[in-house]
Amino acid sequence: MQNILFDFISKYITLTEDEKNALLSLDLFHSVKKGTTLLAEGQKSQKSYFVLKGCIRVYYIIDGEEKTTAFYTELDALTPHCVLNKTPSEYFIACVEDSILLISNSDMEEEINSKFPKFEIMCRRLSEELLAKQQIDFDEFKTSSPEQRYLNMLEKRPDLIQRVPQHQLASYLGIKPQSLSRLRARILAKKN
Amino acid sequence: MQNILFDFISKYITLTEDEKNALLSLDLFHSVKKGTTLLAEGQKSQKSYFVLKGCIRVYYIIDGEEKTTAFYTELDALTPHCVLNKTPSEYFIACVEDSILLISNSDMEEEINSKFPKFEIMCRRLSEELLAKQQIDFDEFKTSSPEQRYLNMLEKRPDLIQRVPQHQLASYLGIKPQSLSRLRARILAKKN
DNA sequence: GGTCTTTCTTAACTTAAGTGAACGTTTGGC
DNA sequence: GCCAAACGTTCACTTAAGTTAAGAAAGACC
Repeated sequence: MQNILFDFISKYITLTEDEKNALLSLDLFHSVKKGTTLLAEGQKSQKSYFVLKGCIRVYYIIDGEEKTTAFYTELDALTPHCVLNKTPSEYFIACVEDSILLISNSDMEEEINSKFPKFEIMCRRLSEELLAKQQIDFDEFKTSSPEQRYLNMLEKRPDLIQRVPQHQLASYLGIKPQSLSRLRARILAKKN
Repeated sequence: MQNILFDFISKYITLTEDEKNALLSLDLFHSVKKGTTLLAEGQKSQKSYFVLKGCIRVYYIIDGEEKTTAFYTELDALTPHCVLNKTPSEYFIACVEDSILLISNSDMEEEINSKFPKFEIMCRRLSEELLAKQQIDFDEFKTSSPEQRYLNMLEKRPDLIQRVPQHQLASYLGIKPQSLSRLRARILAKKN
């Protein structure tokens, strides 16, 4: 599990043994059971998440309805909005599957960053990369129809369709569960 | 114009006079005429943009049609995807209005960042903030209808509706120009 | 100032998503 | 293994967006 982390980090910076040990001494690794709520609407939190194994999701409750807007799976990192602007959270974060997560809090990060300026560099590169990636995702979303989005997901994140309930996928695609059902039937009919 | 820049930076880090002068010596300020293409599809580029005054937009050409996905106005920063992953650009960037931009290239940034580690910190904070902000925007987009998105924009970026052509706004809202026209008529009818 | 082009609106028609409800299936808890 | 709840699919109906086309309005260029 630790190697997964270090392999990931090595894409951005090179760590010495000392630095690796400093990281490991922080007790970041956590097992979380499916269904666990990691963050609730209205809560304040300082915690950031990194998925080593499993899947977590972000969802809102709007007019009593759950709207899932994001899934984070292996090697995805998530710093909730509320951590950065220190306001109560507007959304929930929950575990979709039994997962192994790295959970850090901002104090920790400040400390590590000031001790090892290298981490600062990694964080910049990582968030720049994520920002750019998300921009592309957002662009694709804006420029395509629900059906295209679904087909696109089939190509790019086929695992999600297996591991996540349909009604959560639906709001992720910006539509209602019934529409996703119909859309899937439509695609099947076209194939034949 | 320079004060606008320094005021912006001061939200993230505190600069010494030396550092300010180092920045100014880089010749970052540029006037760009309306309609100018800053980046074209297929091009490779190292340039990042920061809008001091005016407006620039990102658009794709898909099946011969322009699809505008983002607008950047005063104090918005944009590092194109192609700069980060060193691939040819998938989109265009053009000037919507006569604008004053800061244009930097990645070499410059590397140099400044290594000379003044403070900048590294600013960049991290800035991109983390932008990432979080964009996540919220994306979430809002996914969880609302075109009509809600338009009303939302009326509240949060009313300036855009004035300064940007409707057909560009339409794709920004994820719909066709005709639908935007109709939707506006519908909203007007409801008011009375 | 007049012309050409781009942009915006309107309309009729098509297609797909939203809504409300019913029903069969799966899942989880006891 | 049984029951209740959650989930997925289907259907009929409503609403809104996509499409195609036409014409009015606004801007750009000479």
